[in-house]
Parts: sequence; C-alpha cells; structure tokens
Amino acid sequence: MNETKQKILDVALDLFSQNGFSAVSIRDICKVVDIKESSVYYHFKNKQAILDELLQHFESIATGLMSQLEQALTITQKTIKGNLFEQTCDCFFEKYLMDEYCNKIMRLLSIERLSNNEIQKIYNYWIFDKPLNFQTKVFSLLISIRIIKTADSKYLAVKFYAPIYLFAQRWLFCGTLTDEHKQFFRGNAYEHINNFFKEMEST
Amino acid sequence: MNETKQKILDVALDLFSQNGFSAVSIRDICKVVDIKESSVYYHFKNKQAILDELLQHFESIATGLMSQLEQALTITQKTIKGNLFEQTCDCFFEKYLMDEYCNKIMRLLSIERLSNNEIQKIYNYWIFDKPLNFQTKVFSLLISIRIIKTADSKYLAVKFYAPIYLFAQRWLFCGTLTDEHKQFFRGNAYEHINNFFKEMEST
DNA sequence: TATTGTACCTAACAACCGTTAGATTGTCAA
DNA sequence: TTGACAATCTAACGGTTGTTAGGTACAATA
Repeated sequence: MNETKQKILDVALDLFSQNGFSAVSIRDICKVVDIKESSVYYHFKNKQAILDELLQHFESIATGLMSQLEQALTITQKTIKGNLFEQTCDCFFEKYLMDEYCNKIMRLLSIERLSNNEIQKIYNYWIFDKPLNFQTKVFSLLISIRIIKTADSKYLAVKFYAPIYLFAQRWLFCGTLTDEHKQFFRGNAYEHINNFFKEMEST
Repeated sequence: MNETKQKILDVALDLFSQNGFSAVSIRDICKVVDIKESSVYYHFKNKQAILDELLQHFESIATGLMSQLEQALTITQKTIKGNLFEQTCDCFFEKYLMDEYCNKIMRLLSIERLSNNEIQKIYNYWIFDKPLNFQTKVFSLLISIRIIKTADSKYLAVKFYAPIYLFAQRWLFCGTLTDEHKQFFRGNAYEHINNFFKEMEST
C-alpha cells in the first residue's frame, strides 16, 4: 500500500474519531500529512471514499477476530478447558475494544451513527448483535454440556455483556484512551466476570 | 419566553440531535423557523449560546426529576411500599430516557461528547454516575431494612442498570424514536427488572 | 406628537468547504 | 533519448460558513 495513502488514512481516522466525519475537512487532514489538498484526490475519489475504506478495513478486522473466537468455541466443544472465557474476553478486550484502530473506528461510529443509517447498521451489528449472539452461543454450549444449569442463554448473555458494554462506554469511549482508563476498564470488567461466575456456580 | 426564540431552540435541538452541533448551520435552522440568519443574533449571542441554553434547560429538568426520585426514596424509607421500583423505573423511562426533549439532548450529548470535554462531563454525570449512584442508594436501603440480603450494593446497581443502559442504547438512541422502538425497549427492560427481582428473592 | 425599544430585515464580510483543471516533477521501460 | 506513467503541485471554481453593520416597521411610552 502506498505510503502517502496510508498516512492519509491514519490521520483521517485520528481526526474523524475525535471530531466526527463532517467536522473534519480535507485541509485539516492535509495539514497533518503535509501535502496539498489536491493530492488527496489522486488517492481517493472523494472525502466519502476515505471513510468507506476505513470502515471496510475495520469490518475485515472484526470479521477475522470474531470468526477466530467462534473457532475457539467449537474446539472447546470437544475438549473443554476452563480458560475459554479468559481467553475470549482477553481477546475481545485487548484486540477489539482497546485496540487502537478498532477503538478509534468505534468512536467514529458512535459519533456518526445517529445521522448515518449505514453506520448505524455497522454499529448495531458489531457492538450489540454480534457480541450478544456470540455470548448466547457460549452459554448455550455451557448449558448443553451441563456446566451450568438450564437457563435462558439469551438473557444470560445480556447479563454478562451489558456491564462490559457499560464499562467500555464509561472508560474506553470518553476522552483520550489512556493507560489509566484502560486499567479502570480492566479492573471493573474482570471483577464483573469473576462475580458472574461465582454466582453461576453457587446456584 | 419569546415565541421566535423558543422556536429557534426547538428547531436547533431537533437538528443538533440528528446531525450534531457542527454539522448544522445557522441557515439550516433559519430555513425551518422561517426567519433570516441575522434575526438569530437578536436572540442569541452566537451559535454556541443556543447549545448552552439547550443544555442548561436539560440540566434543570434532569435535576428536578432526579431529586423527585430521591425524595420518593426517603419517603419509602419510612413507609415501604412494594411498587417503589415500578414507580421510579416508569418515571426514569418515560420522563427521562423516552421523553422527547431529554432523548434529543442525550442524542446530542452522545454525538458531541467525544470532541467536547464539557459535554463529556454532562454525559458521564447524567447517564452513568447519577443513575448508578441513585440505584446504589436504593439497594443500600433494601439491604439495611433486610428486604434483600447483604451484598455489594454498588455491583447490584451495575447489574441492575447496565442492561437497561444497553437496551436504551440499542432501541432509544438509534434512528428515529418510534413507538415500535419504545415498545421494544419497554419489553426488554421490564422483563429484565422482573427477572432481576425473581433471582433476588430466590437467593 | 415625538421618542424609544423591540423584533425583524437586507446585504455583505472574510474565511472556509469539497473538488477540479492543468502544470510540474521524478522514475522507469523502450 | 524519448515517452509514459505515477505522484505531487499551483491555482482556482462555486458554494457555504458564522457573524455583523445598518436599515425598517411597529408598538408602547412620554
């Protein structure tokens, strides 16, 4: 991939994730990349095309990551290991919610989702529906092999995921993504996961 | 309050909540209100002042509503009634999350909070910290009068509130606020509340 | 009747927006 | 050496932005 084009994409995402798509001008991007405005149009058809390419790249990352998690789940189905949860959560937290690229994209999505139908669909899919569906599958599996007793796996998924989503919104999608905020999130999220399973065992 | 000024505020909030502050121009607002751009500056110092007045009004509404809920709580402290929860939730849902004005403000906040530190504080306070603190107080009370057994009231509040926050984000802050989406939210939220108290009783 | 203040208007300002036409480089293959 | 191509530039376009100076119409007041 062309070096300048990549730099445009990087800077654009950086600014878009801070101020939103419409609040950032081509000239803002060019000032940071240190090129003239017209040069952008050699690499991209128009401003929208920059956004499209960023989103497409995110979706390919997210798709890969989620299929990786789903694969880990089907393997577990045969050879159960206790650390499945820690593995998947760690992956979901570090390589998704707190990953520099993905985190910026999700910020951009959350700014733009109210004015852009296309983006709203992407947001709903990757931040609500897909994670909840995955978690539902996990609990269905744990129920089917009788590790936990019969229950509504869909509601279990909500109870499990909702606090994580809340902590993420509270600490990972406000202001700059500092190490301190990351630690706040990790602390809260892992405490929740521990409590969740403690309660699971006791019933 | 002046009629034209009120109309400017109404239209501005409507557009801000859909597209964000910076994406809406004074001229966009004037087209709907049917006045000339310069007339806006008779009622407001500048564009920012419109936003400030909207936010200030929201904070006075939210303050009133929350102190109303807290008052209901201290009364309950003496004469316990079982429907405290239904009352407060109904109030929180209908007069806050789904109220036309408050809902629009919260949409605006969620668009703008990533680029505006002031707004980020308002968002965190009224959507995370204040509701969670209130819920913590509720559970502390229920524990102190032994309606529920000893537990971490702060974590109880998270377990109670997080699914409500998730459902609100999924149904009340995406696209237009339709009656259908409202019903989706109510259905999910009240089902959660019921389940939550069923589990509470059984342990 | 003259004056004052309110609520709007017309018209323009400098700055900025996305985008384009066309010129200018440097680097290769023929 | 010539030609082709990629990658950048200069310069400008028509339109939009927030904001302001100054004028107008009308009601209330003195």
